[in-house]
Amino acid sequence: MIRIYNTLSQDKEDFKPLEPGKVRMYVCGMTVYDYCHLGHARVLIAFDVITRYLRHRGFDVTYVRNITDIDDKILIRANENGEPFTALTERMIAAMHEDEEKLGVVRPSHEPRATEFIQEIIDLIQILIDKGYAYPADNGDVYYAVSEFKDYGKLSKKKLEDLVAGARVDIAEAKRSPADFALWKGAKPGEVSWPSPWGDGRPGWHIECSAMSGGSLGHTFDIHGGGPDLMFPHHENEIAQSEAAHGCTYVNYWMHAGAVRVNKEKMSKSLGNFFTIREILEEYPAEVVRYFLVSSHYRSQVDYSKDNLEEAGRALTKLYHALRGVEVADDAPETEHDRHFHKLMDDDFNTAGAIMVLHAVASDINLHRREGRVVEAAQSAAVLKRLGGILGLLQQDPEDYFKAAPGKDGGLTAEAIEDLINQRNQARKDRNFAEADRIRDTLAAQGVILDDSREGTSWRRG
RNA sequence: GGCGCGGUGGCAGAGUGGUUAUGCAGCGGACUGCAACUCCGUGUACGCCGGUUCGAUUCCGACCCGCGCCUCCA
Repeated sequence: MIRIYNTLSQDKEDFKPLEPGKVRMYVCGMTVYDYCHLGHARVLIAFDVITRYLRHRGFDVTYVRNITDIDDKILIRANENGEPFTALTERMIAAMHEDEEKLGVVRPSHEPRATEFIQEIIDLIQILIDKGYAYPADNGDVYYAVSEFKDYGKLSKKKLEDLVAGARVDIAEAKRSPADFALWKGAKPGEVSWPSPWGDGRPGWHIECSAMSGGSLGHTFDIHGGGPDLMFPHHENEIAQSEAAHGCTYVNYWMHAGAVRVNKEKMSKSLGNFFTIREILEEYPAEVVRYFLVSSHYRSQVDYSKDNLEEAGRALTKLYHALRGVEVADDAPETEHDRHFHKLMDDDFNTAGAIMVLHAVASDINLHRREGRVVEAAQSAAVLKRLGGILGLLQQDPEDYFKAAPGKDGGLTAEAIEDLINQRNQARKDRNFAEADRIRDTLAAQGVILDDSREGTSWRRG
């Protein structure tokens, strides 16, 4: 039985999908006005691992992750760039797909875009107005009347009184209550807009997710995920919209990833410590970034720092070392390691524990090799690749991993390195160790580390 | 101020009512021409104070500290 921590109950619960063997999952995706940053990577990878594991456990997973391709930030940025907003969003969507691919994130089953769901959004708003949960204001906006929804605050554990008391006075006084939020935003002159019963305008942020999730997965579905800062108000508002409109439970399991910090500080643009995925990938291999993120639990806060990334790199290198030069069996029977791995992952996707198992399997491989047990080594290698694959790790050819470390390329080509290694091995054969060591030092200065073994000398960048 | 989360060994990071997390770093040994890799061994731990218990890092309460959300944000 898989157990999942549910933000709604603030507790781990047995996972029982609506339909046995099937999982319907929705995750809030990107607003595509800029490149994806590390926080996005965290959510992307967390739910990628969750999807992979559920599929590994035999579930048929429908994974929907939306794209917000119309909102204020997009319009502002497009305006600054002097380009149509669609040119901006298309470019950022393409960049996002590139980033995901590098990080080994499997594409979702569907990626609905807000602009493709305008009619559904309008229909949903109309239902909310008809049922008395929403009202058109005289400024062309339509607002959700939060006080009409009795369960408001059940996800984020906030009380409406506190929210209203603590709210800033909104300049848009068209709202009946400061806690009300926009479902539809009336267009200003010259702005991109769609026609609606309330005049030309565009959807508010929260309504698009209710429309896209309901439209893709049904009015009730199993898992809804997203970043930690989406819990309030975004997810709270989604619940208010969907449950008021459809009269049924919106989502059974709410999952939220932990925050990413940078050098123990909140990651923010004002602090200048905001990293995009592509910036990070210039310095670290994508798989190292992935290992770093997967090596702590998805709900815990992680701290991005040079030291932490380098440590992740060393740990991953250790695993690839076990795989290097070893034959991998086509298949291997289920082992104690598989069972341990499942036990940990069944318990709210404990990837940190699961990585411990990977290291245990790597130790087995190393031991088998040392003792000359070729068949056992190949079997263990198959287990390591199998379990690593569930986490999206260790699927590269080890040689590729070792020989291509971004940011650490000393400028030497593989050919040049191998040439020097041949010279060194000749010197060793001649017992000219001074010369051999000089060559090794030269390579080390270029970031190339040599590993001698019975089979010969291999190298890596590190 | 309101709501929520967390404090584990030098660092990162799991877990458990009484028995080794794991990784990195350190130390000793094996291997090696010497290293690296690998293997064997090894030390430092559960914020503070009470309570429950035969026994708590692990359950309960208070306290201290850190963090997140409450405004666009993954």
